[in-house]
Amino acid sequence: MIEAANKLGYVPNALAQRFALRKSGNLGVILPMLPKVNLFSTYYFSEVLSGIGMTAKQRGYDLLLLFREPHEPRDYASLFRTQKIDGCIILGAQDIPSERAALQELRDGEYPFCLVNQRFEGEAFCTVDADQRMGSYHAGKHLVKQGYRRIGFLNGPAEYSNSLDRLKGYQQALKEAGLPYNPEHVLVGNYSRKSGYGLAEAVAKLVESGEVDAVIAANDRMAIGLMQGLKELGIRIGEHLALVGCDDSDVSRMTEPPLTSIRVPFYEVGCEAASRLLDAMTENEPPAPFEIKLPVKLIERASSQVSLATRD
Amino acid sequence: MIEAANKLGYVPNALAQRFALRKSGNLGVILPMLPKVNLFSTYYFSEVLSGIGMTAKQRGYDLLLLFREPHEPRDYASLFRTQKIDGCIILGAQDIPSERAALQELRDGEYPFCLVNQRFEGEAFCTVDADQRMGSYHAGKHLVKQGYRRIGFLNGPAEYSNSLDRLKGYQQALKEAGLPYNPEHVLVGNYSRKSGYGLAEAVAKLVESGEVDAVIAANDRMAIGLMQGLKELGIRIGEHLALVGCDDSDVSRMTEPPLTSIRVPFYEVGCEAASRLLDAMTENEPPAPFEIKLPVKLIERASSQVSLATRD
DNA sequence: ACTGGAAATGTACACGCGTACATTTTCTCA
DNA sequence: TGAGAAAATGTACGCGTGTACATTTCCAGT
Repeated sequence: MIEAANKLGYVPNALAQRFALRKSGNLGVILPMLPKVNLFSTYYFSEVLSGIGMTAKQRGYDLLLLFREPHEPRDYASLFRTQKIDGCIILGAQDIPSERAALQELRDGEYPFCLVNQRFEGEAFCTVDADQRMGSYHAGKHLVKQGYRRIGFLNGPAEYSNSLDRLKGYQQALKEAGLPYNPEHVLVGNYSRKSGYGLAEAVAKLVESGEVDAVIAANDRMAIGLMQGLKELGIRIGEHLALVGCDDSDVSRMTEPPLTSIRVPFYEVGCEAASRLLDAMTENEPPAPFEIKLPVKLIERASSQVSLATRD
Repeated sequence: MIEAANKLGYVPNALAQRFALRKSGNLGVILPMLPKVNLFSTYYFSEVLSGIGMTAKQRGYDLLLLFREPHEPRDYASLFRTQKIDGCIILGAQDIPSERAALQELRDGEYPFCLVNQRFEGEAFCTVDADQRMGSYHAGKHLVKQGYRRIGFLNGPAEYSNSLDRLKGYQQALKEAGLPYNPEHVLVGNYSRKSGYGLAEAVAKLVESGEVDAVIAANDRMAIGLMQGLKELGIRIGEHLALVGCDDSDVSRMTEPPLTSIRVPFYEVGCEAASRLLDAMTENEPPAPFEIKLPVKLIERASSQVSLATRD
C-alpha cells in the first residue's frame, strides 16, 4: 500500500499537511539586516544560524529567515498570527522600548520565542547567552596575572545586555585584584571596527599619560580597529599596550600580533536556543522562561603577553 | 467592511492562503553547512544572503533556508514536489556529477532555480556570477604596471568554476604583457586560510629562487594564510613579494600591510539572482536561462605596491 | 462455530482561503 | 421611470491533508 504509493510517485504536499495540522512547520529566525554596515560580525551570525539550522533540521523544522530593517517597526507577533512561523529566535535584539514592547506582546500571546545573546532586565524571557561577564572577568584576571595593573575597557552600546555583562566582569576582576575602577578608563564604541579605530586617539592619550597599560575590548572588531588606529599613532600592541578582544573570530588569528580573545561558542548557542525552543513548542504549554549562559574561554595570544609588564 | 474586519482583529492565515493558491510563497536558499570548517567566507554568504533577503522581502516572498550537509545526497527537486518552495537559489554549488544530476533534474522538472557564483560548462542554467576572470586579469595588469614580471597564482579547487575563470584571467594578463605562462607557478589550495598557510613554503622557494616576485591569490583567506606563513619564513609582503587577494573582505583592511584585493559585489549578486529568479517565477513559463556576470573592481592597497619592483 | 476484542480499512468532514458564478444593488442615460 | 450596464455582495465549491468515527476483517479463546 505504502510502497505502491511510492512507486506511483506520490509525495505528500507539505502545504496541505501544514494547513491541515495548523502548523507552519517553520522556525523563524529574526535578524537585523547586516550588509555593508557590519556592526555585527558576519562570523557571529553565520555560526549561530548554522547551529539553529542544524538543530531545526534534525527535528523536522524548516528555517524561515526574517530580515528586519533598521527602523522598521518590530511586529513579531503577526508572524505568529498569520501562521508563518510556529516559534522564533531573535538575533541582535536591543534593549529599547519598541523591542521590549514587541517581545512582551509575544509573551502575552504565549507565542514561543527565544532570545539569543540579549537579556532584558526585569523580564522573564527565554534567553540563551554566552557568559560574557565571565569572559571579561577572565580577560581581566589574565592581564593582572601578566602583570598589568592599569586596565582600560572598550565597551559597546548599553542597549546590548552583553555590554553591561562585560563591564561587570571587568569591574569584578579589578576588584578582586584590588585595583581601583575608574570610569574614565571605560570607552564606548558601537562594536564596529571603525568605532574602535576612532577611539584610538583617546586610548593613545591614556597610554601616553601612563594611565592605561592594557585594554579589554568588547569584541574583536573594535579591538582590531583600535590596533590599526594605535599603530598609526605609533603605539605598538604587545609592547606599549596589551590588548584582549572578544569573540575569537577568524581575524583574531590574522592580526599582528595575534589577538588574545575570548572564545564564545556561537554555534552551540544557536543549537541550544533552537533545541530549548523546540522542546517548549512540542509540549504545548506556555513555555517556561529560562536563561542559559554558555561558558566562554580565554584564548591567549601574543597581544596580551608579558613583555611590557615585566619591564617596570 | 474591510475596516470592520481589521477592527475585529482579523488577520488572514498565510497557511490557508498558500494552500488555496497552491504556492508556498517561499524562496529557498540552499547553502552548504559552514560552521567551524570555514572553507567559504562568512562574509560572502552573509552579503549574498542579505541581497537575496531584501529582494525577496520587497516582492512578498519569504526566505526558506536550507542547509545541505557535506555528504548528504543533493535532492533539490523534492523541495519543489512537496511544495516547500516555489523557486530556489543555490549557493556553494560544485561541479561534481551528483550536483549536475540534481540540477538537471530541476531543469527537467521546469522548477525555477538560479545558481550563484558557479557555472556549469555545457549546461544552460540560470546563473549570476561575478566576473572573476576580469578580476584576476585586472590584478595581473596591475602587477605588471607596478613592474612585476614573475607573477604566480594561488588558485582554488577546479570544481568551482570561479577557479577556472580566475586562472583564465591570469593567463590573459600574462599573455597581453608578453610574459610566459608557467604551470609550475600555479599552486592550488582549497580557499581556506590554512591551505594558503600550508603553501607558504612552496611559495617561499619560488620567491627565493627568483622565479616569482608577485602572487595573485584566488581569495583573501588564502592570501592571508599565505602572508602569515611567509612571514614566519622571513618573507615580507610588499618588500620581497607583492600579493593580491580576492573578495575585498573585511580582513583585507586589517592585515599588515593591507591587502590589495578584488572587490566583488556580493550583495548585488544576491539581489540580481533573486530578482531575476522571481521575474521568471511570476511569468509561469519555463524560465529562460541566463548568465549574468557582475563587474568587479581592483582595490589597490599596500601589499602590491611598487617598492621592490623599482629596485631592480 | 461463536463471541469478543483488537487491528485494519473505509468514510466523511473540517481546516480557511481563493475563485468562479449567481444574485442583488447601485448608477447611468434615455 | 424604466432598461441596461456596472458594481457590489452573496454563495458554493475545491485545494490535499489529518482525524475522528464507522465499518469490516482478523484472530484468539472457549
